[in-house]
Amino acid sequence: MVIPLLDTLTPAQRDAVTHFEGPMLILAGPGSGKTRVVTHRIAWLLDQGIPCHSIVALTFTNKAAEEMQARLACLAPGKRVWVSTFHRFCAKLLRQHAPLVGLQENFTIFDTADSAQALRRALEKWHGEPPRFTPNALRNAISWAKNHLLTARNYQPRHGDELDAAVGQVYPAYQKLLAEANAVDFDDLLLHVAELLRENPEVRRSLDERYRFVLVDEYQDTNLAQYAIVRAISIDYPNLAVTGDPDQSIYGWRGANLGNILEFDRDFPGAKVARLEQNYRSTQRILSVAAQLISHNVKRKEKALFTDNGEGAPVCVVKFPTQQDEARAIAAKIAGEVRSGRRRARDFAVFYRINALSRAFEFALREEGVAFQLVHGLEFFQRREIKDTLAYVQLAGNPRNEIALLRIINTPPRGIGPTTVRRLTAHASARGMSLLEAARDVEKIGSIKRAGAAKVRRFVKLVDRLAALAGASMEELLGTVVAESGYREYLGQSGSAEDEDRLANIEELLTVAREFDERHGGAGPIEAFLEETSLVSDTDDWEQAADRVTLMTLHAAKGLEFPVVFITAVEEGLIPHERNRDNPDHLEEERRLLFVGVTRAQEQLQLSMAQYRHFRGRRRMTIPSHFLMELPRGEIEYADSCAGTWMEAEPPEVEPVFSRCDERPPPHSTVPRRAEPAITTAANMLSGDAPEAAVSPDAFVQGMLVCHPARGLGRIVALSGGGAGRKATVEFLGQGRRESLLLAQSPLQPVARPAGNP
DNA sequence: ATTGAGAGTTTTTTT
DNA sequence: AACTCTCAAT
Repeated sequence: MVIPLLDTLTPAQRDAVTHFEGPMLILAGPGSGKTRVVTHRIAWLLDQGIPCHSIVALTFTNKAAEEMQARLACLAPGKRVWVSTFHRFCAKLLRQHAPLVGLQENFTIFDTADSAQALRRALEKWHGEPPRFTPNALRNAISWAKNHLLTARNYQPRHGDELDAAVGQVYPAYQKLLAEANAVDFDDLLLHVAELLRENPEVRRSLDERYRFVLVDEYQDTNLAQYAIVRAISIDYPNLAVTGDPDQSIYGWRGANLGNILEFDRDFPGAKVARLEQNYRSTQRILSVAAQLISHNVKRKEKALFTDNGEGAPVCVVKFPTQQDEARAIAAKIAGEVRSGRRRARDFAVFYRINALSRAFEFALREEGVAFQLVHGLEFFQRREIKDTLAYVQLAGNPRNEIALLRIINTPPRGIGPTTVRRLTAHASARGMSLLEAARDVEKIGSIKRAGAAKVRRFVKLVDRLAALAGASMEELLGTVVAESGYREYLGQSGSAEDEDRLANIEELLTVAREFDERHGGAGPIEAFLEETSLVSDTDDWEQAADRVTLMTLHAAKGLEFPVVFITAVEEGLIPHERNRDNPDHLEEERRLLFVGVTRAQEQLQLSMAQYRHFRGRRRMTIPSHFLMELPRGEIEYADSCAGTWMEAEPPEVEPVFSRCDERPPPHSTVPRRAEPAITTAANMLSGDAPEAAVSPDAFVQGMLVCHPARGLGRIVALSGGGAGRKATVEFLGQGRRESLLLAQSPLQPVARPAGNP
């Protein structure tokens, strides 16, 4: 079946798609069909007979990778090409070659919080005068170094720079701690791989050979480490195709090196350069606002953006008295459009510079009864109860992970306090053993008396029990963690709403584990599960299909598009952010950020600001962003709701938004949806009474009180498997005995949900 | 050892 | 404002 692969493409796109061998740079403006080109190119290469395993496509976010994968599934059904984020790609390579960089293959990936903890720990162990910088400053500096390919060994402090000098000391200590814990941080994933490729020519050669065709998305955001990696696997077979847009580079603060894209043709002589400048997304007015704005940047490559789309509605710039007014007006506008049937909730997006600004919009939309989805919030895997629970799994998978051990040795409280931990630490470092080994050795530590030693021993036994479950399903392992660590009782005892939420989150985690098990035919490796949970980002759970208003930061908005976009709080200090005002390069990045926001809009765009805003507890008068002055007046309609009297009782008849009529919708006609990142759902289903008749195996959850006609009351300790094969391990009360039951066939009945209401 | 109150700090953006 | 960390009281 020959899909007319190229028929739907413009000549410029086709040109890029059908470039065969040799390096290529695709300069793709916003809305120019970049993803289409990349996916079609892959499909085209497959058509040419290139085997799927010879192709790899690298992205920055899982979301982008998934989308590409999905589109590819349509273009080239049945072919699996590896589309992955840089970090996952590197994690996989590192697992295969761990010993070459001094790691064991079961190494742990530390997320930001873990690595902060690790750095603090390194400073605790510090001998001599501690550095006068905050752990955060040091960590950022180390991260910067890693992004620039500077290892602890070859880091050279600039002479006379105090921070550099401190980093010169702390960096090696931090790295040593990571090595001892058999762990890496996010930056290490890239740095280790870059090193691996540099120092092992045969590995490099085989990977170069294997990945004949390499594609990189968002190339403007690559840092030096990523550059080195991509470059290293494109030497013998320089079939590297990168796409990007220098005007959309917004990750300079994370080490992205704009030079990578600006100098691509110099790095890869003879590179083909393809330009995609026609925009298929936005109206002429929106595009012209974007073009005018970005033209104020000095460091850029001139680019002609154009579109065949219509002129469209004017872009609105609106000023509100306060942030509440801003939020209410936008929410009211959206609600009106949705209720009138003109638009659906999913057509709208609200962008802001910093997450802290989301509150007012959540509130206002909830009041209006408009469904929304908040990208980010408190990230699920960052929550305390989740990190605690996962730490047990981490430790079971990697006994040397002392950060995980320290996290849970007394969580929930089991009487092992700082003093005992200090003694364990001393013992461990005196004998060059890991903390867990020291804990095993607790009998030999004189300073820890009988009572303390017993508690430590019990903890070690717990860890051993968990480690013994390494081959079992993740759901069972996690379920056992929650049941046996005492965590469930720990959270259940207070019965507060907060604890209820935490329990619900843990149940959600068990669901994640179950899905993982299903994908891995019953049970997958612990590291794979932990990798999935640590390399997620907050934009990953954004659902394109959901009919809800999207709330997200400007950064998160990259790569997306919406019919109607609101960019909020366009004020000095926020856009541009105050920390970036003074440095010209940073200021240009802020402008690019706004450019990204503007170019997300397909049909309508409103930029807004509030005259007063409170932030960090202080109410302050604002100044309009000077970026607003850089927009073409002719394309814009201005409105100022601060002029004239404005009363609480009246709806903010700001002539807001798109100067259409603006009827106030009837109050509260729909029930507000919860905007929590879909985490509480699992628990909600359980609060109902248990059905009398046949119970679906899915109705059972970890920790649930159950009744067995013959054996009486019991509690579910762990669950595993799915569907008809779903099994529960039940501990029957008063018998101290456990039994594994096949749920579909057992007469087990739920009694009540865990803890909480009896 | 654990808990609670008070103090001090903040990432802006994220794999 | 909200979070974490420190220190004192229990």
